[in-house]
Formats: sequence, C-alpha cells, structure tokens
Amino acid sequence: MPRQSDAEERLMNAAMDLIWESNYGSTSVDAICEKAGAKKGSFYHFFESKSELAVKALEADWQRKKARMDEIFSASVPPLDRLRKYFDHVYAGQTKAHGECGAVLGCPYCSIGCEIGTRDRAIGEQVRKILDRNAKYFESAIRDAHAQGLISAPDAKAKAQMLVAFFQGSLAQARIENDVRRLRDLAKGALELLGAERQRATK
Amino acid sequence: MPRQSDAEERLMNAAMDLIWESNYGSTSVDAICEKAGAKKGSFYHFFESKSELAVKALEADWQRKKARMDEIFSASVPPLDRLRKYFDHVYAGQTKAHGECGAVLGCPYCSIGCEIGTRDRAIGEQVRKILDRNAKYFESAIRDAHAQGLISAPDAKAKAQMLVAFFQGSLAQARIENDVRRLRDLAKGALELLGAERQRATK
DNA sequence: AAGGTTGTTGACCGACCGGTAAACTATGGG
DNA sequence: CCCATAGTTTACCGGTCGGTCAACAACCTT
Repeated sequence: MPRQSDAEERLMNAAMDLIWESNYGSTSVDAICEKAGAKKGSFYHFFESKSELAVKALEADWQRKKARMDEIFSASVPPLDRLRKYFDHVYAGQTKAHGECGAVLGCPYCSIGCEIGTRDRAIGEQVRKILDRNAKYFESAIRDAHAQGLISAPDAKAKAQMLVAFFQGSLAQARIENDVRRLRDLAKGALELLGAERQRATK
Repeated sequence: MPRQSDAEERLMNAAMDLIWESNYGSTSVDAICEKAGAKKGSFYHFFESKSELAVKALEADWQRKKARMDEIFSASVPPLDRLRKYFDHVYAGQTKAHGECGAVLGCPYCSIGCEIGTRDRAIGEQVRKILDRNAKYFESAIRDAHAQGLISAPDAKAKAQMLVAFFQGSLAQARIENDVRRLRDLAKGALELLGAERQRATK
C-alpha cells in the first residue's frame, strides 16, 4: 500500500472552514482545493462529489469535537454544571472564531441543515444525525438533573428539545447579528429555561 | 405615466416562494423569472441585481404579514393570549406550507440571514431589520404581561430575545427535521419559558 | 395623432460552476 | 529492482450563472 497522503483530511478541513464561514452553496470546489493546497483532480480522487465531501467533512468535524463533548458531559460532573461548562465552551469557541475571521459563525450543522437539508438528502441526513447526537448529551444531563431533584423535568426528551431550540436559536441570532453578546448569557438562560433557579430558590 | 405592470410584484412573490422553499444561493434568476412568467430583461428593468430583488422581496413579504401581526398583537388582547395566538398562527401556517409543498420551511428571514447575511450586507441588514421588528411585538407583549403580574420579567427585552431564540430555534429544527410536530407545543413551551404556569400556580 | 415614458422581449456575454479523463509520479511490497 | 497501487497534475467539458443590450410594444398625456 504505497504513498499515504493527508490531502483528504486537508480537503475536509478546508471545506468545513469555508462552508462555516460562508455557506455550502457559495463555497466552490475550486476554493476548497485552493485552501487545501490540492488540485481538483485530487479532490475527485477522494470524493465522488461535492455533496459527499460535505457529508464526510461534517462527520469528521463531529468526531473531532466528540472527545471534548464526552469530557464536558462526563457523568462525574454534576449535571447542571455540564450544561454550564458546555455553554461557556461554546461561547469561548464562538468568541475565538469571531476574533479570527471577524464574524460570529453560529452552528455549522444548523446552518448547513437549513440551507440544503431539504435539497440534498445525504447532507440532510448527516446533519440530522449529528444534531441528534448532540441533543442526547443535553437529554442525559437533564435526566440526571431531574433524578437529583435539581430541576423538574419528567419528560427529559421534550425538555432537551426545548433547550436545543433555545441554543440553536441563540446561535442563529448571534450569526445574523454578528454579535457574540447574544451568547454570553447562554448558560444563565438555559438554566432559567430549565427552571433551575426556581428549584434552588424553593429548596 | 403610461402602462402599469404587476410584473414587479409577481417577481418578488416568486422570489420569496422559491427562496423560502430552497434557499437564496440555489434560486436562480432564471427560475424566478419563469415562475413569475416574466423574462430576464423585465427582471433587470425592475431590479438592478438579484441581491436588490431579495431585499425588496423581503420587505414586501414583511409588509404583507404586518397587518396580521398588528391584529394578533392587538393591545386589546391579553398579553399572553397574543403570544398563544401568534404561535398557533405560525403552527397553522407551517402546517399549511407543509401540505402544499411537502416540506416544513421554517422562518425565511432566519434562513436567509444565516445563509447570506454575512456575505451580502444589504440582505443582512434587511433581515436584521425585519427580525427586530418581529421581536418588538414579543417585547411589548412580555412587558404588558409583566405589568399585569402574569409573569415576572423585569427585563422585557432580554426575555423577548430569549423567546425569539427559542422560537427561531424551533423553526430551524422543524425545517431540518421536516417535522411540524416540533411546532405543535410552541405556545406551551413559550409560556413555560416565560414562567407563566409557575406564576399562575403561585397566584 | 404624436411623442415620451414605461415595460417587454430575445439574443447574447464572459465567468464560473461541478465534474471528467488521461497521463504522470511517487512509493512500498515482492 | 520492478511493478502494482495510490496519489497528483493538467487540460478540458458542457451547462448554468448573474447580468447586458438594443430593438420593440403598449400606454398616457398633450
């Protein structure tokens, strides 16, 4: 098995960066190749289409983030602290991205999903899969918080979906307004939404 | 002043429909013209660019919806009922659109804003303006509800932004999942987020 | 009826899009 | 050493993109 190359990885990274910064439709294969330092021939050696590249790039992007998620949502951490840590982590990440490219970029999965999820079945499926994985972290933290009497959430799944909606909506707003301040109080808002303060107060 | 035409309006309507169904980037000027029953020459007689068409179409779309908003958010209606009515109205609208074109389409402003708000300044500005107008309805309803002791929301603007985030996030999720069920309990979730139930219970 | 304005039409443009093909090069295993 | 395999390079393709233009048709005003 001769000659190994990291061009495939470079292409996926370049694609995620460019698509996240702008969007899927206006990110050309040429631009991806240029950013990755590869020629178009190489692109189509590794991927059979732009759509397939997107699917694989999304998966690779998630896998890169997964370790951090597992750490943040570790069962050894009190459930509401997991959420606090996660939202603070997101805020830090968005702030960093804003510093680097001058724009708040929001959630790539959500943006891509809204843009082409209805038109490209494979990408839509991939986005759904990733967002679902993400929601599961929320769900389990909420279930644990309920079990420990920190909040009242008999239907953890429904609560998690509400929280995801609030979270994704905040990211979308931040992207549209290009303002990270929308994300500063993400953790506070999330706990408020879950009724954590109320519970603590009444306890 | 000879010859009036409704081609401009037809073009704007066609553009909104197509962009809402798919997205801005993959809606071509040709497709808009075909749907509107106009030729490209006419298009560029009324609009100087695709971007300008989008800005004007967004404005026209909002103006069309404004009357309904003013009615739903009438000061003669109890503040929390305004929100209930609005979210039920949105649910009905999304369900209707789903029946007509087989897909949940979410919020056009938010989708367009996420897609090209960062790349096209004029469109981004227009989206921000419209979303801000929308939020103001929420804000005033929340302020009234607070004044009447229905909820506790000393910072009405912050609460409105939370509600908008939850609302837009729910619409985005519904679009991505292509599932209107995500929107069925919008009103319930919104009131829960505002702490309306709690207030009523403690009262 | 004339003339200026408003709107319509179809042919056309260069740029760029996603994707292809084939020749070429590097490299590790036998 | 040599050859199969993996990866690279270059040139190229048809189609579509947003946008232009000039000739033409309808209409209101005077």
